[in-house]
Amino acid sequence: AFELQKFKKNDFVVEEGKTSRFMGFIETGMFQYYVIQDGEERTNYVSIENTFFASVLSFISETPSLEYVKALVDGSISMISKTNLKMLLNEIPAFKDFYIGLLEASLCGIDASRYDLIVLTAEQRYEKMLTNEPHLLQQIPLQHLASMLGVTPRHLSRIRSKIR
Amino acid sequence: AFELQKFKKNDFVVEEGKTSRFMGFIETGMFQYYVIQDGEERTNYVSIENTFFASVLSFISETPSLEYVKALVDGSISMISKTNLKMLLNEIPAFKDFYIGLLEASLCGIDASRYDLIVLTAEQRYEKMLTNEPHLLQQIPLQHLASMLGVTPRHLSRIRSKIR
DNA sequence: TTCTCTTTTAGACATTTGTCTAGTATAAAG
DNA sequence: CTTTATACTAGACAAATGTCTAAAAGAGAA
Repeated sequence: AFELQKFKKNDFVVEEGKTSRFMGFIETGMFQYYVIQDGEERTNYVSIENTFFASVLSFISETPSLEYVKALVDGSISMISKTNLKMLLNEIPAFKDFYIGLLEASLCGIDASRYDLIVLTAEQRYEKMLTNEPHLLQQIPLQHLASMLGVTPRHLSRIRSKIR
Repeated sequence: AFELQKFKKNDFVVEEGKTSRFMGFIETGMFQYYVIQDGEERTNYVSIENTFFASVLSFISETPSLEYVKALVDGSISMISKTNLKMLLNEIPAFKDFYIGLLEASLCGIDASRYDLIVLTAEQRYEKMLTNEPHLLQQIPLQHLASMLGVTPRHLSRIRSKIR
């Protein structure tokens, strides 16, 4: 039910206004989730290989996506359509448990992330990323990391020069 | 499998350090999710009647809670233990679908909320709450609303006086 | 009513963060 | 090698937000 889909740099996986009917597992590459606001990109997240892919709201509620997802470099995602997902869920009982586990893990991750945005300062969030997800720092351009941390590139640069 | 549990004002539903083995549905009342940082409460969320209750990370991963959940007024929650939840999931196929729906809805909600924290200014978040969740404004003390919005009470006061 | 406790507002000032701009470095392209 | 584009850093200033403090306004309790 899964199918490997390849993307070249700057290809769109999801476009604003179009319903995203696929989820998947990122085999290679780096994908940027963002919205356009006042003509500017605001990055929500950048996900990398060996993580799950989905434009959550659009995929789950089958409504037009509010966000874009774009390949930052060439990459590939093992994709499953919503139709096939439903089919697997109905036909294979164990797959339901797998899907539940996936949803639970996503929920925990995003809940923790939301806490950090409210509870921690930008500097603390950067330090946490530094210790917990150092691989992101090596792979993801700083301008996007800044947005993920909820600050401008200018400010992230300040934080980095202060810490170093 | 559900059991109505009553709480008096300032009772703890979940305490930091203790694993929370229940989830539920809030029948009445108002419950504050927060962490203590540098001796101060940082509110993540306040949930009210007719919504689901769970200290997500602790309940799902069965680890000690990082947060407190406290009743802000007298209230009651229809609670189900993790043990009973597992039992229902195993014995009633349709319950699995219900649980999947619950997880999906939670994921969408928290994803949108995280976007707002990154993409919108504090003022925009307040205005959004004003139009989308006006009932929260009437029920939840401003000091907690401020924390949910990711700002200090002082600043929320400024935003309110500016908008009015 | 009066008293006390809690919530909300707000002034003054400090800190954080954003905007605008430019410079430097690095890498890719011709 | 030169040229161009992109990423990163940083100065100067402005705007947003936090801290500290106090006063006003409400809500209960005696």
